[in-house]
Amino acid sequence: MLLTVRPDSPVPIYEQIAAQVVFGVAAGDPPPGDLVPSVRDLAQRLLVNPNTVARAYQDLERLGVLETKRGRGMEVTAKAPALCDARRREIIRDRVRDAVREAAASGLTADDVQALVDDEWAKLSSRGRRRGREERT
Amino acid sequence: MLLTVRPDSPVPIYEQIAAQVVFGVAAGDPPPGDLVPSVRDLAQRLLVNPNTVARAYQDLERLGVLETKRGRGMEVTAKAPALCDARRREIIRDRVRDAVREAAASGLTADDVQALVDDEWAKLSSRGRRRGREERT
DNA sequence: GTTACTGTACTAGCGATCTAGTACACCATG
DNA sequence: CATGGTGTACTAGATCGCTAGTACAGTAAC
Repeated sequence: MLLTVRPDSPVPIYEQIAAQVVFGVAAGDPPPGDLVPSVRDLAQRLLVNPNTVARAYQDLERLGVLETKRGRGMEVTAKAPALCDARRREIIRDRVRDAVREAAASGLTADDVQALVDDEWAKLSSRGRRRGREERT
Repeated sequence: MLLTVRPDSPVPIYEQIAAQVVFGVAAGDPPPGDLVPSVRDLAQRLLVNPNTVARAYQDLERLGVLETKRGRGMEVTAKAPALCDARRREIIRDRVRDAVREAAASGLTADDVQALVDDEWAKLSSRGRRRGREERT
């Protein structure tokens, strides 16, 4: 489980951590039943405060992705993969909704939006082929 | 030119103002050559500080949408409608890009995204018919 | 029981951002 | 020129969110 954070990013560190854990769990990297890295361990690796990691984990616990095993650590729940997958879909749906709303308010048609999506999709995949899945924020 | 702001919204007041002016200008409401409401006038109507309105106007001036006519007010430029339209398209494109990125990272196909867009579009237009163009943030 | 690990609660400080207050510079109008 | 309108610069206050420090509570292993 490889994690990285950008302290200078506008998106808070704890969100970056949580998002990456969700991403990983959805992909099955820390499988259900496994423990995620301890807050102190991960904090040391990422050079952040343990509480920052703890906050990310708490959010994930609230989502039902992690479960506290006091004295042992935090465990990936059985339903976590499904939850993480659903969570990602929800995020995507929100983004799509934002775009559609804005487009509709500007008088664009459904076809216009479709064209935009196709366009961005093409750009993304061509770029992806060149340099891999790189994300900038 | 009807403007409203939500002081309790997470999006800053000056951005709300600027966005609404852009929206209006794109629709031709304050046509090129016309003056937008003075900062004090608008501030009084919206119950905010004149400087807050001024900041919105400054952003718009930076975009080339408004032009300062000292002693008279701020005027909508000739190229403003085109700019505002382009600006809105840019915003839409950004939203679409966000959605596409997220979707691609989750392993969705182009068809999946298309289905999502159609779905949200249908929801939006049906709701639009029921209660008009209502936006929540 | 002791030790070493786990997560957690509370507090504090730092930093950024938005908003407001005040005073100033400029122009049109009479 | 005087007045009342315009935008603007500067400063200050207030708020909010993130991060870190510290101390505490619980569990596992020896």
